[in-house]
This record gives sequence, C-alpha cells and structure tokens, in this order.
Amino acid sequence: RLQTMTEINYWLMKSEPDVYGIDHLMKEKKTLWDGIRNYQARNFMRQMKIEDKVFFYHSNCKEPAIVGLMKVTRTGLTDHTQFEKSSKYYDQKSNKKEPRWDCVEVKFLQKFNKKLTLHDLRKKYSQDDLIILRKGNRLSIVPISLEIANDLIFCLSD
DNA sequence: GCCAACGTTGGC
DNA sequence: GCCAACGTTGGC
Repeated sequence: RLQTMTEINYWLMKSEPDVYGIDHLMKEKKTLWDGIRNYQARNFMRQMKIEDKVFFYHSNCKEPAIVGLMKVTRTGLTDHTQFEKSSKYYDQKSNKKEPRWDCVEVKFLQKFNKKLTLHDLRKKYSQDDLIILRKGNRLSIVPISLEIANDLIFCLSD
C-alpha cells in the first residue's frame, strides 16, 4: 500500500529566551539550530526531515512555555561552532573528516498569540504525552506525537 | 541562587 | 566495564 512520502513529524526544541528566543527568530526569519552537544538530542535532530514542524519552547526562564512554531528547511548540516576555538560550543575531540555534531536550519512560521506554559502543559498532559514533562528531563530536542501536536496547535490557535 | 537529575570523563 | 567526580540543564 502506498504511503505518503511527505509525512510530517513534529518536534519540540528548547532555547533560553535571553540567549535566543522566539523574537530573535521572528526577526531573523531563519536560523541554524547549532550548539547541540547531547547525543540523544543530536540523534533526534538527525531524524528530522524537511517540512517537519517544530514547537519553540522557552526554557530556563521565568515562565517556561511553548511560544511558537518553526519548520525544518535544511537537514544534515555540519555545526561549524564545534571547530571554532573561540566558541563556547568548541569540541576539541571533533574533527572535520568526521564531524561529531550537526544541525538543521529552521524557518520561522509563527509566534502564538498566547503561550502554553509549563504549568498549562502539566495540567493538560501526562508525562507519557510529553517527554519534557518527565522528571529530570533535560533533553533540548524531543519528538511530539501527531496526536499531541494537533492538540497543542488547537490549544494555541484559539 | 539552589539543587535534583542527568550526561560525560577518566582512572582503575 | 565500573563508578566517583565533575559539569550542565532547567524548574523552582
């Protein structure tokens, strides 16, 4: 049976609003999601396909929340910050023949009129629904099931 | 600023 | 391969 080749997957990526928030992306229109130095997060990023959608989550701030939506526009890119000695993301153990870290390019889609705070999310969903609700979770990139993604978008768009 | 919960590193 | 020590994330 034929399956659509353009199946869209949903993800969530965290960023600290003071460092790089939704307003930065709104202004820049697109960005490279570099600086990921966690293998699990990297591996999730490697599963991303062009056209996948990504929820933008503000972390480590006064009001942690889902604030916007992005779209994956390029995949499998080398994260060049791993080779820049002056970068905080410099990785001495990486090499250009076999770069350890890569990244994707994402495009701004929208900033939601209202945000879904972590508090809201805990009220509405379980830790099985959303990986970020799991105790001690520190992953900055996680997949979101289609069911939950649709529900999130419904909640965020009215 | 605190600290729980992880992930990583490196000696053995 | 174990595990103590250390570093980081991120909610509170």
